[in-house]
Amino acid sequence: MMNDQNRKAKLTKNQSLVFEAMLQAGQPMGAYALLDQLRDHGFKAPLQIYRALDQLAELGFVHRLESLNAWTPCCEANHEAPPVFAICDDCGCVKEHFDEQLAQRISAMSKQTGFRPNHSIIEIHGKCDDCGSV
Amino acid sequence: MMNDQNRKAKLTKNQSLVFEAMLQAGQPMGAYALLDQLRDHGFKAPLQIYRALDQLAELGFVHRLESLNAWTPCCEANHEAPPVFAICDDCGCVKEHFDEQLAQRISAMSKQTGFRPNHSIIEIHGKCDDCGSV
DNA sequence: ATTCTAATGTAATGGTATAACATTAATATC
DNA sequence: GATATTAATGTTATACCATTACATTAGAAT
Repeated sequence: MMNDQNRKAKLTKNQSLVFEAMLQAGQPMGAYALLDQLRDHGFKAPLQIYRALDQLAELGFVHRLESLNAWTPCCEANHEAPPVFAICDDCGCVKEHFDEQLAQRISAMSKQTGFRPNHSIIEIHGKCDDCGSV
Repeated sequence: MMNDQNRKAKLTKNQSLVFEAMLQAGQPMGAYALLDQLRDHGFKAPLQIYRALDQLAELGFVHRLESLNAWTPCCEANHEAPPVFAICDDCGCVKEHFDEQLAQRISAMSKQTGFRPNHSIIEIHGKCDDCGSV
């Protein structure tokens, strides 16, 4: 199994630029926000961002947050279980979790109904620990 | 507790029109598809649809499917547990499920991290029983 | 070197959602 | 019933998100 450094080294220029911009941001970013960040590096069109994002998602470096129309770096290089995102509607922070039992429940539900799951989207909105006490 | 008929009777004209169009469709619909369906009834602008949808969602008549940018009628009038949507990427059908254990897992994860959940989005993409055998 | 495939550049367009402001309908209170 | 208040609606314009289509360049394979 390749380690993270090697995996990162294999990224193309555009993919690297987009991924690094996302890491620096420290919070989910939309494609157009990324485009604005990267204009200095020669990016000019949304499609350049979207292509890099699609490839990064394919490689497991990033996830798309459907309920935010935004993207966030993956917390680890490789995982099988579907990620669970806790999204704070106050401060915008996002934490990625994994829960084996939860994954099992989805499998169980699917089996019961004959559904064959392929990709799971689990996004929990609420308030994070820092914002929740207000 | 008010029954479904009474709840429906309280809907405004626009809300009723949008909801009935959704029921008739039998599958998730986007706001602009609804607008096209309802032009004959005097609808002219997206905002008329979006307002009705927001109100219907607030009242629990419909759910938004974040990963489809679409909307679907709620399978029952009232429920507390977060809905789990099984979305067939082949035929487009959507089934709404409830799973108490799954809801509990989300609560448990949240407690561990101090997160206070407010609204859960769970959408499973794959193939339904009819399409899966291919 | 040549071929093939993946990645990139660029312009145009399509699809989704909301802001801002004016108006009308429904409800509550006196 | 007249008035005040709030909720719903109508309309225009605009913002935001994503993809199609086509041309070009870079990398990998043989």
